[in-house]
Amino acid sequence: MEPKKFKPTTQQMEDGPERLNKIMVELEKLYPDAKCALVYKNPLELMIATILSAQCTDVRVNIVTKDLFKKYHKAKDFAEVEIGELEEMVKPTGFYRNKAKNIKAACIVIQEKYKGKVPGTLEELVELPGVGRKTANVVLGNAFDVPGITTDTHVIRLSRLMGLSSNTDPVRLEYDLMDIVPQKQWTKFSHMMIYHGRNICNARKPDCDNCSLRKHCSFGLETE
DNA sequence: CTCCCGATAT
DNA sequence: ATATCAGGAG
Repeated sequence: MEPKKFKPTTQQMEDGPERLNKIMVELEKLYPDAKCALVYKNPLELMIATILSAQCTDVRVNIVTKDLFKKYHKAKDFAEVEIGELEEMVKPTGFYRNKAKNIKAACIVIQEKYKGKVPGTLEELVELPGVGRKTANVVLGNAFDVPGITTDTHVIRLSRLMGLSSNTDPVRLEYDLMDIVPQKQWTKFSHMMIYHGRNICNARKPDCDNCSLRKHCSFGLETE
């Protein structure tokens, strides 16, 4: 029988809060100024930018919204927009028919039900067309200072690689992370994970050799 | 589960 | 050519 090669597992590392704490310390060192990368001036612009960010880089969203927010300002403007015109403007972000339709529909609701102001609770936000839990948490965390963990593609991927949770379902993962991350850090944690997911631990080729989280990461240890 | 979908890196 | 990008709805 072949001697088993040593492969560290999540159980063999520091587990639970202790390991997460070390990851948080490293993340804080790497990204002390981590914040929302989307450019916006108010909750409405952030909501729209976040809807546009689905399956699209924030860099491209910011290019599109630069012109978009120059042309339209209030919820009323988007509620009354010519849909074809909006489609053309958001086309580079992909899914442009859905996104244009959702932005217009959401702004109609905001205009009629909320007097033009974006609502500030999770329950109200997720009722808006095109606004799911992730988008709602981005708006709450950055425009309303309500702590929230955004389980986007980066947070899901890194959480799995780091062994922070076995759940890949966004909602279950969100609750798992809320259990182990201090509530005051929820929004910042999301931003730091996203920065790291872009800079080092990207999906195509995670750069473990240059990752200072490697010794606290189940994937990093297993691929040493 | 599938569909929506353009732009870029590999 | 294929995978991926701050997802959401049916």
